[in-house]
Amino acid sequence: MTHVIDDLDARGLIAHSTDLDALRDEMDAGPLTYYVGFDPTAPSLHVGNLLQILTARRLQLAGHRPLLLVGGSTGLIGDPKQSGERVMNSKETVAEWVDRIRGQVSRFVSFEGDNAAVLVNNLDWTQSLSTVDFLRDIGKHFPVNRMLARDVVASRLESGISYTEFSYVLLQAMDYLELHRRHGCALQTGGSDQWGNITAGVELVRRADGDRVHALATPLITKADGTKFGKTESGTIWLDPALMSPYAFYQSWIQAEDAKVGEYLKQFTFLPVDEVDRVMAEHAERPGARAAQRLLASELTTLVHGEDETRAAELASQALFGRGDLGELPASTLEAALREAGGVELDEAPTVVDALVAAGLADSKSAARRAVTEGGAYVNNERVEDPELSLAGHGVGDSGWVVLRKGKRSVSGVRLP
RNA sequence: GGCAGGUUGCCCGAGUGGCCAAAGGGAUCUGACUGUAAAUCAGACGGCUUCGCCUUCAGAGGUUCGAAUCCUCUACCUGCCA
Repeated sequence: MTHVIDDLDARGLIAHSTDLDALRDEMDAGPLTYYVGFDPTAPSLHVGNLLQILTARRLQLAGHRPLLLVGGSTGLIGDPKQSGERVMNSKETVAEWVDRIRGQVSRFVSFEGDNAAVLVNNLDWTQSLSTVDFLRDIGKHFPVNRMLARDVVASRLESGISYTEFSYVLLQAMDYLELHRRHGCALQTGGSDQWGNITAGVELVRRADGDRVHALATPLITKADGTKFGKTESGTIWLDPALMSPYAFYQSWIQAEDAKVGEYLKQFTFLPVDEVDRVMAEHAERPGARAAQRLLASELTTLVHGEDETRAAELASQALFGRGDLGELPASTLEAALREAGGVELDEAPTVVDALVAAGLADSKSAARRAVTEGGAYVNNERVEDPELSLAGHGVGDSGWVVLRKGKRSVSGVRLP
């Protein structure tokens, strides 16, 4: 049986760590309580957060006990980021997001057994905390000169940083101390962008209670060109189906780059590392088959949206990207596929340009017209030349649905009256 | 408080009265090649009732036949001096 630390390492999930041998010894001595936190900065978690949840799940599967923290108070303050001061959200909004995120996070860990997960909210120990106590008990352990030296803070000194954001690290460090005292928490995990906050917590626990606790950080997930994965121009890859359909979610994985698909399989799925290696060996033989991408998309969509949604997304993808004749698809399959892909019903037969806009494939009529002019617009897989062509009578079979495609991989549709 | 400079399209950044919807780069999109991959090459890249028209160069007002470019005020930012 592979040690969970070796497994994490083999998957490329350890970017930074405190003393790994000491951590290993503690893990071997018995179940370890650890925590990972999520700040409610949006109504849903995204793939970056997913990596953290999955890492937490791996540790739980190895017998350790997860504390999942939702930042009801830290979400009100805002972690300082390079680009500048965050917009502060209202307390009502943050409270609503806390609820939604709590629900999302809960689906990935087990609440059964000896090492059942526990949900915690840092609002519980901050809302009644007095300012004076906070400054005496927590603030005293934070030398400002060292806080100023932190990378994010240093980079913000020119552009400006509010006292609110400057103080963020104290709250997160205090979370670790509280969880250490309340639950015996001895490990915090998170993304590498959180490393500074995490180690601040480790240090606070040492200073305040004299205990040595641990930290692990996962690397930033990137695309082949080095930019951040999951935040494309077209938007963030969300976990909430209301923000990103399961079909779109599936598609964003199936488009993974060859150079990265192996890493993603190791980092985002529970497939054993040697099985991933085997799949990648096959993929190297026949990359055109895209077997690795299909596996990745299928595994992830199942994890996040379940088997039924995965099946629907797969069928839709096969129907819309298959080589076959659209007319040979059962009408129900075509309809389901186009609805999955974001197709819309219209009151009257539109022109190609209007249909592209209505189906969400173009931002404006100019953009739609441009797509046609550039030879990038297709109706039922046939390239169209005339932007003003009416789609009346172009429905596939008797379905009334017209398949629209822009470029290579953006497919949608409209249903004629 | 005084002096000087700055604010340009998604981002960076040219442009000091007409040739400016505005150079160049990045991002993005499309085509060719392919495999819903990458790289490469080419094109596009404010909007619309698209061979023309409309709205943009921090905001408001003004000069002029004509302004992103000149003047006035306002807001914000940056240096230098107090």
